[in-house]
Amino acid sequence: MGRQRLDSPTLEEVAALAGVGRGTVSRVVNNAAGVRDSTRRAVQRAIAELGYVPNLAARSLAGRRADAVALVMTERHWRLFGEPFFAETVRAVSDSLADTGMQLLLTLVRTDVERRRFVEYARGGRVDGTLLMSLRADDRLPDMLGEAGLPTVLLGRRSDDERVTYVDADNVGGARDAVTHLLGGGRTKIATITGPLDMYAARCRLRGYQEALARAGAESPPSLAVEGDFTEESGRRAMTELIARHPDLDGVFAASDTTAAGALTALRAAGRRVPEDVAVIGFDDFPLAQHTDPRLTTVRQPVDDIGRALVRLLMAEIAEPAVAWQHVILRTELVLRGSA
Amino acid sequence: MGRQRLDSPTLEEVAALAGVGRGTVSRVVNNAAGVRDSTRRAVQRAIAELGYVPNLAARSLAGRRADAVALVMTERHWRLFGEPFFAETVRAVSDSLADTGMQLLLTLVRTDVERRRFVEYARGGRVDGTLLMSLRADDRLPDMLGEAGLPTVLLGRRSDDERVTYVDADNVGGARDAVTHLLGGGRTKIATITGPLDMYAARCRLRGYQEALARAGAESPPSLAVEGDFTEESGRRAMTELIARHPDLDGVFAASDTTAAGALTALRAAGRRVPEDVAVIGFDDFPLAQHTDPRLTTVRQPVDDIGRALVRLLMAEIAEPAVAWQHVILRTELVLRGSA
DNA sequence: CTGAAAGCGCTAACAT
DNA sequence: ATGTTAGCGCTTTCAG
Repeated sequence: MGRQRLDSPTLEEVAALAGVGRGTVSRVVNNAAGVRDSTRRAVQRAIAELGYVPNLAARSLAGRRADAVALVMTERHWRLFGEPFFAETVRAVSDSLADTGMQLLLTLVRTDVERRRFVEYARGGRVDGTLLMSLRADDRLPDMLGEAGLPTVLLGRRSDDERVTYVDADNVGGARDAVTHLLGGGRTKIATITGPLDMYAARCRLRGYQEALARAGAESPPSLAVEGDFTEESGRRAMTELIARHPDLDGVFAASDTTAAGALTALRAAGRRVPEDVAVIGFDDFPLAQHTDPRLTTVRQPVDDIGRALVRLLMAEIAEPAVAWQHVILRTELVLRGSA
Repeated sequence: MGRQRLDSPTLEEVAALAGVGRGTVSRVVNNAAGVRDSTRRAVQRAIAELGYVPNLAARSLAGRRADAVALVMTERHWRLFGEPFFAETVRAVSDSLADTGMQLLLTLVRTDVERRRFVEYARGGRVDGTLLMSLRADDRLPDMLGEAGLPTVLLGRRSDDERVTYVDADNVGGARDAVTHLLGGGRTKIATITGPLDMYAARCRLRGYQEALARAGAESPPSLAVEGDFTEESGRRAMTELIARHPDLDGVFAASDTTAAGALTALRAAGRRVPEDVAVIGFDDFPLAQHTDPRLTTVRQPVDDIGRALVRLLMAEIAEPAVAWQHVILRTELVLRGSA
């Protein structure tokens, strides 16, 4: 059977070799205070000599914690694996978590079987808490975990009325700022390429777009909006469609920067059938090569802050029973780069 | 404290409610044979009533196994996160593993601290085995794990002489086939865009390219090869460079399909400064939108087979001490699609 | 077929 | 400051 080397030394053997009691070794291993320096050194020497490594299962069993948290990716997200936002978020969480000494476990949950299996894994005490990314509105995973009394924090709420602790970017505000900026630049015919509208974040960005236009007294006819799915290809396709419908448009707000990159490609391909200076604004800001296009401005989400907030909230829930839920909404920032 | 709900029912409580002994409940939970049907049903009823979920730490401690395996991504790979090959491989492994009832844990290992921490995690018995993806030649992780007696399987060897069990695609052969195909089509001036040459797979593909040319008695001057890094952007850049150097080239072998897609973009941008029908062949085959270009042919790696082989070998090593190491090389397939 | 009992290796509370 | 002890919840003999 796999697992700890069968002849792996135990705490007891270390204690024997160092000539101390088990408790003392435990204290040294856990960096607890109250051990004379000379004793500590003797124990450390014994640990090194034996190549001792604590058995985590025993530690969990006795200490009632796993020292690990899971970051769950659902099927939906899996398709977006390549999105810079996704990769960056994982990195940010990983960085924040590094300080806490907890292991980060990425977990795929694509089917209902896997969903159930994960809940058993979590309820079984293998993780102290769970981070869930961009769930679909109808995903019950947070509730299953919540009922089991497991600390859970969402990245991105599922709906307006989310009754679980979450961290989210100000999607409505960010989109509004972007479109308001375009309007301020004198543009009048502004289209949008949305994300998949069964995702709350995508709907928020669409709402922000509509609000900005409404505030300016402008119209937002349905023909100016095309649904995409955050991918580059959908951006290309949607842009082509938009150009056909409205050759005179002079601004585009895309729900992601990947989509925006696709839109720019289509725009370039269209050549002079469209105005030279169509401005494009995309959500998220990462070093995509395509960003070199001077027409692209982006709405930056503070990924590091998001990662920090997620970890902070999760640790708080792990530390205390959590009688209430908390929400953290992070401000976005418009990164002007081009002529937009 | 996070972890199992404090009032979580135990095996003992289930036994009490069902009016049986602990052992019997354990047998039922683990689907072991030798329990009368009526007894089994009674236990199951008690389990349902109490909402019992086994404590995994206790199970690990007593049963000496974790029922989980880790798939480790290193920093290098992390940068390639968006690569379809990567995502597809994870999916394939996840699928194969589903049958075994083991949990798949993706783990990030970017720094040496994380490297050491992971080894402690693994040695601590939290996973039964480890799968490592596309390591750099100088990564010691497999050796650290090996010394600890932990079952380890690599996806992609680090060098010609890999002394750890691994699964790999026939990179040399695949590249050779691709280039031979181009030569067979009458092309004579064939360039290559390589992957990062500190990765063994990238070097193999370059070697295959060179071998094919050599066998045909053709030259492969250094100016026909440009180093890329598997990304689309590098493909674009490299292709631009190649066009400048050799406006008359009529074929390109790219080390990844993402790179190939970038090359095609550059080719399109170059317009008629290059021959109309430059053929491009990329490694890997996934439904990238860019593949619609008729000039692109690809070398397909059998991702599902790779996933299956990885899981099979790992399970074998977990089951037995493993006195030897095994290598599995999977054949690639040329997927003709265009004019190549 | 089933119950009882002996640990798995560690933490934490309690002595000393 | 350090040794001792009592479990944590489960699997796995070993009896019966």
